[in-house]
Amino acid sequence: MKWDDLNAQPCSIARALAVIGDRWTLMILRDCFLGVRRFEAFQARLGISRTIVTDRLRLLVEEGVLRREAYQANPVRHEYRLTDKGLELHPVILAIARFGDEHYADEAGPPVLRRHKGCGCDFQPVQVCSACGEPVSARQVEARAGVGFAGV
Amino acid sequence: MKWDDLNAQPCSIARALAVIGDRWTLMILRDCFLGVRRFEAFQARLGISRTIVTDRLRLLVEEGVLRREAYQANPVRHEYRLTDKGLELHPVILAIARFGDEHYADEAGPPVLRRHKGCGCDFQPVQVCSACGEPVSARQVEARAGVGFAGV
DNA sequence: TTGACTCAGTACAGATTCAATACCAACGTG
DNA sequence: CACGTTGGTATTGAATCTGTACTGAGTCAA
Repeated sequence: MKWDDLNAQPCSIARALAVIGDRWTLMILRDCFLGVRRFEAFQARLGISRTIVTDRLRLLVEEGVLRREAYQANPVRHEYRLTDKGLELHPVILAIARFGDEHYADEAGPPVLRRHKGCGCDFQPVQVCSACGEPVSARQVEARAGVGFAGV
Repeated sequence: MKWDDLNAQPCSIARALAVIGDRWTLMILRDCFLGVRRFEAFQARLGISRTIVTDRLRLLVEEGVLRREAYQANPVRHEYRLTDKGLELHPVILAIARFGDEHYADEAGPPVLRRHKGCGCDFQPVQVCSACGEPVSARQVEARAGVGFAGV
């Protein structure tokens, strides 16, 4: 399979990864959630070539994850902001951050803390079942073909 | 920045992505959570070159996400199974699947359903705050430097 | 005991993608 | 009018990915 065929797979994970599964795309999204919006900022923070930044931002805009908006005229300059669709990627970023915190943090503790404004506490995300509200672990989940299934 | 420098970043997301951020690694992990264990099965399901399968499986074993175990002798054959560390990636896969379900599912519905054995219902994952138990949305989260912070 | 088959890889060459560097363009400032 | 800022393109050598073929150890069937 080529990378470009992923989005044709009858698998939500494959289709999502066709958009965000790229090496640098998730790093760019991480920065988006930290408030970074400008081309130069992405490029400087990640230290990657401008070509890649251009390309990934364009892809994310095409996919509706980011939107490109002018923030000044003369000369016209654009910034990249998360759309509502983009905001829905927050759980993905948070889940990755948690895994990283637990397995790759320095002894001193994780480098970034996240505070829940609702309760004012630093927190880690917990995944619960949408039906019963109980935390879900891998072994308690049984995957099976759904209506949209067509192979794989 | 080169890809190999990611794990030196003071960012849990960067470090986690150094392991799982690869194009195919997350697809392999998806299959692991669906019960796939053998080299040939990964290769056939993904349709990618054997070189890549070999390489990614080796990396995941090195990182302690999978373990390579003999399941028969004469000839000795190995299978790849998720370790406890690997199981902790389940929230990541689930979060990606949810995003895919919401934005890229066919009209008929998502291709894969997941049932929570605890309550017997098909579910979607919901992320809640570990402190207060309320659902967390992107806008309610404030990130700031923690103890392990050192730049970026 | 020969030949076909399975599983788990390696080897290698060609295609693709990435990265670094330089450059372009529009405008404001001094 | 030179220079700085922002947001890109163009180009080219390096790294990575892909497809194909091959190895090797063992089983099975005739």
